[in-house]
Amino acid sequence: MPKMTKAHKTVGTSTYQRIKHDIIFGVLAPGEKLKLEPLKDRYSASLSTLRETLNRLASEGFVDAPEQRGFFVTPVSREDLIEVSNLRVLLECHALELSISNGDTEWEGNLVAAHHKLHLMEQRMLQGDHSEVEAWKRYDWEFHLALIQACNSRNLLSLHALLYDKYLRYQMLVLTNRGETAVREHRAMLDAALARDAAKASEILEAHIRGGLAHTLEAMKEVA
Amino acid sequence: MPKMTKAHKTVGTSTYQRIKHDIIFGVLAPGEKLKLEPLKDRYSASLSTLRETLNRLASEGFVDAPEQRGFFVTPVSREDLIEVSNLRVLLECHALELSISNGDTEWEGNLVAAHHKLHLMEQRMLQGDHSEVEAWKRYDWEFHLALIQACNSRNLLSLHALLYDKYLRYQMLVLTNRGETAVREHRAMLDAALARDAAKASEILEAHIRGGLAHTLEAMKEVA
DNA sequence: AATTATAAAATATCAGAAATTATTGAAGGT
DNA sequence: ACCTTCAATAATTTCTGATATTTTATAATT
Repeated sequence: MPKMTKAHKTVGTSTYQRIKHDIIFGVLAPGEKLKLEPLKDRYSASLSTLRETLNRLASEGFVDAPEQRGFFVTPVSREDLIEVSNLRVLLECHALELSISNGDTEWEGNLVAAHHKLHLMEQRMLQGDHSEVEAWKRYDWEFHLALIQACNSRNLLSLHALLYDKYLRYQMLVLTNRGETAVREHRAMLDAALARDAAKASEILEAHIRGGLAHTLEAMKEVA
Repeated sequence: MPKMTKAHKTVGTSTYQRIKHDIIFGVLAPGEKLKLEPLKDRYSASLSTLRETLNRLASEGFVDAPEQRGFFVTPVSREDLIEVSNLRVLLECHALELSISNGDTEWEGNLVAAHHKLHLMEQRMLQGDHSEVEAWKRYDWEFHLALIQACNSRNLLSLHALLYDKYLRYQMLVLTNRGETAVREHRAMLDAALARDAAKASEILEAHIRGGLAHTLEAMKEVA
């Protein structure tokens, strides 16, 4: 029974995804003014559709929409990155602990699979193949999601998704990674999760996120 | 130096606020279909403006927007209420602890003032004057906000605001309150905060939220 | 340099209409 | 009764174009 995938997306959700993607991956730079006319051509969508999209992104915090002055890509700052990281630690560690105590066999299976796919991609990255950063990050996301999938709270999962994306934008901004350290942490989290050691898994996760934060902050000195 | 208040709100933000208010206070019932034509008259806004508004509310979770099938007020459920409450505990307790350790004199002043105003309103409620539920809830919000105001994280404050509103919708749904218990808890939180006893304040806050949850869940048996 | 006046650009809002999709209800078959 | 099919209707999605208002850019004046 394969999962039904909606064949026909609407123009609205498709432009939403594209613009969000372009913000996260830096195609649209932090602080950049999003003038409506140019965007119309770029994303081949009408003014109304664009405004709907930008309003959605504004409410998620990817776009700034000061009253009567149009739309801007939300700027970045060290303080914001720190806040986002702290919140990600708070939510993701909490979700992880819940997930580890709730997870069933199905969950373990998905987790192992997600880690395997991530690990394959990590090997390629370590060997210097930087051609698929986006795919790599997608596998990273899927692994982190698989870890907390069994937390049993849709609300928690959706807040976490938001924070993951905001955190990701900063990583993409500095385009640097922690190589083998992160790989080891992923492996250690997998092991701790399968061993149902919530405290240990949570501890590693916190170090994992804070390590990425420190790394990104360091690299940001040269950028912003 | 009075705080500058934007004199002319745009039609967009005004309808946004009105619809959000109507969802939280049950004027628009959970699950209700939000047909665009009727809404146009009701809120005197154009179709485009309405769609922008509903998209914003959808991304915050107050509105459901299934692809190609229009808009609905997000339904309520016991599970959702439990999730929202748990998240509110997680975020608000965390913010409270940060706030207590960061708060300065200014913060203490605002806190005392907020509690005083809330308490006046609580007296009226206890005496059976139920004519100003909305004002009462605004003071409740302002007190809880004042408690965590010094947490030093805009991101945390904005996530908390979202959860407070979702929690509030459930309270308004069952229209019941815990009377003197809640009053005592507010007072105890104020005292613990001023005494800089973060652990105690956090403990009371958790009991405060979980108490409200239990109360609302009980009342929901009869409603939903 | 700072301020003010003027022009240009951009936004916010609306109405109307075409295209697409969902819903309804009737008709017919099992 | 129950389910399917099909057409009619309703609603949503999307686009265009027009207008009023506001912001931003430019020029002129003190």
